[in-house]
Amino acid sequence: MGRGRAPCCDKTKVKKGPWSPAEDLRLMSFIQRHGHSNWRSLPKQAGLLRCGKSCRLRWINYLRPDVKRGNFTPEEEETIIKLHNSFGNKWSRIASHLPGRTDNEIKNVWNTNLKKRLTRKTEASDSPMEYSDSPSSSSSSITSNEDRNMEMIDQTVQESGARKPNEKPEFLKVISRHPSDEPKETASSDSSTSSYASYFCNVARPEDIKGPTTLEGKIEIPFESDIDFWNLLDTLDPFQSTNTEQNECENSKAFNAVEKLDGEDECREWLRYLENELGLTGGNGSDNLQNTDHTTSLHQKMNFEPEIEPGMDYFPIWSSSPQNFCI
DNA sequence: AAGGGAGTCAACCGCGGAGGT
DNA sequence: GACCTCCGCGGTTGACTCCCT
Repeated sequence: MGRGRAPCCDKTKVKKGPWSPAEDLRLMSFIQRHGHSNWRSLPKQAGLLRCGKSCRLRWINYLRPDVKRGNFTPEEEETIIKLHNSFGNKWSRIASHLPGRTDNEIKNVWNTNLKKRLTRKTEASDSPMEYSDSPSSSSSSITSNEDRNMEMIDQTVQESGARKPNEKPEFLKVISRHPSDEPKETASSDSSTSSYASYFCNVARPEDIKGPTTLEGKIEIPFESDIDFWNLLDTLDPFQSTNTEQNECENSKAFNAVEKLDGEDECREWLRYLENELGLTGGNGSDNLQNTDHTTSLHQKMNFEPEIEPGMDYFPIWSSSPQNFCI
């Protein structure tokens, strides 16, 4: 392979950085309808100005329906410690033992939390553990490490109970949390997208919900509205398989033209709808938008100073009602 | 109130492996 | 076997928030 690696995509024509809500919706909608047999061609087919790898990453780490959000439980942390002791930095392998958890998430938890915790433990101990970052050389060492693992786990449980979680806006805690999870310890810088994405993927999807869902009794999300939303998504198919490149180009032009005219107002409408769906407004969205912490945070978290860059984002466009939703 | 350091995490980058031609 | 494409993985980065001074 002496020619060097060809770039996976034209770096000058793809958008980088955080995903916008519209991009997420577009990706979710496309994958729901067409699957993801070819990541490389997916962005083009879906009308996304993203690298295929970026789409894949976003899907796997965030948008996938079965991805589990929220704090790692002590049991999960225990598992990670054990598996890391066995496999080393084989995050995907570790992730395969933790349903719903992604390798990226596990890697982050390890690097930012567990690793330091174990280091502290090691330093504080009179008889330092022989723990190392490298994988054990034989399977027998897994067994021999069991006791030490359990010791670490005890420490882990104790510390996790003692830690005071950083407060996250209440609504973000609710909608970003898997129902069985503990509250998220910290708010992510990009938790805007994580929140609503999890809302769609973990809460709102009809196949995931057997009836009205109550999360800690705080928000009751009507099943029907979610079905409506997903049915609505189902009706959206601006990317028919017969689409030609030219058609896609025309679609993009049309989207851009519309969003230039209406981007900000329509974004507000869309956000209001989202908040109504989440039960965060009492019918008059605008009042609550300014008076509650969580909705203020929602605006902040969603980067709600719409930055409409020509040819970049395709914000969802609401007309007078959600039924006129289009991307 | 302002500033800086620490912590967190989503996203990017580059590499290697698998599979096809 | 050489070359190519695509996917997946692991390391790293950068943006953001929180907390302390």
